[in-house]
Amino acid sequence: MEWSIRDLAREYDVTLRTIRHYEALGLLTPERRGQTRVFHNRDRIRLELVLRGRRLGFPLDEIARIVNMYDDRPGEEGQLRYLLDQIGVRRAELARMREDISRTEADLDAVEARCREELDRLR
Amino acid sequence: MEWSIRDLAREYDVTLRTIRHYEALGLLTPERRGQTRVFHNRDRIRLELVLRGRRLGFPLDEIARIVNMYDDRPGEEGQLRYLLDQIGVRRAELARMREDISRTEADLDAVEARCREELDRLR
DNA sequence: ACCTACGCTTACGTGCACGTCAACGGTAGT
DNA sequence: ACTACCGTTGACGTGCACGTAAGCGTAGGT
Repeated sequence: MEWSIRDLAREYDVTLRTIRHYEALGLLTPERRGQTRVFHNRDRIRLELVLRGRRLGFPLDEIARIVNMYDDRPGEEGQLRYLLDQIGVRRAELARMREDISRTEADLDAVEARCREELDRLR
Repeated sequence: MEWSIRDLAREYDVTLRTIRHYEALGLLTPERRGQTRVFHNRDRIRLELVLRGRRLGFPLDEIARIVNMYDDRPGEEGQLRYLLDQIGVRRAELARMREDISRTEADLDAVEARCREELDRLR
């Protein structure tokens, strides 16, 4: 259950540079066998999270914080409260995106309708 | 029914620079009274579309194409077909985002649950 | 022995979306 | 006349997310 940097790059359709960049930002923490990076399942899961965050337009440093939520065992009450707060913030952002998506889809519906109309008229 | 650049900036919480930038990219086409920009309802609608696209993480040049779909009277059949095709592409992207959002929400649920558990244990 | 494919680091370059001056002009109030 | 606030056009700067070499080492196939 080990993967080279190239394996991951191929599977998730990203460049080697991107993966190295993510490691530099602490998003991935591959094992080092000599100089060579060796990736485990943990890294694949993390990479998937990162790519999802990226598709949703989150900056990488925010993604880093989110991703680290999964790992961190905060322990302290203040941190836990902060974490719950952050979760709320993310939820709000996601909810807003959902609305934006719905509105945009509605707009696309309208454009498509006019488009088909016009296309019919051409016959 | 006219607005200054500052009016728009205030209402939509963007900078003047941003609005000028959007004009430079053809996203907004304010009237020019002398040198001064005068915005009409059309520009407000466009700005809302742009900001929505921005929140969804679309690059501005893509947004430009989408926004111009609403205005263009393509007429020609080839263009109409292309337009319908593009609409399909956007829809696919939006659908994917929806899935990403759902998955992310589910993840947040899990983190939140663990978080509350931990918080309870502290008492 | 040599090529091919893989891996590494260091470091400068790039595209996008603006930010941030600088330098200027018009208008309205005191 | 002076100040304050609105507007304008360059044009260089910035932060992010990588792209793109340069230069190097290693391991396997012919």
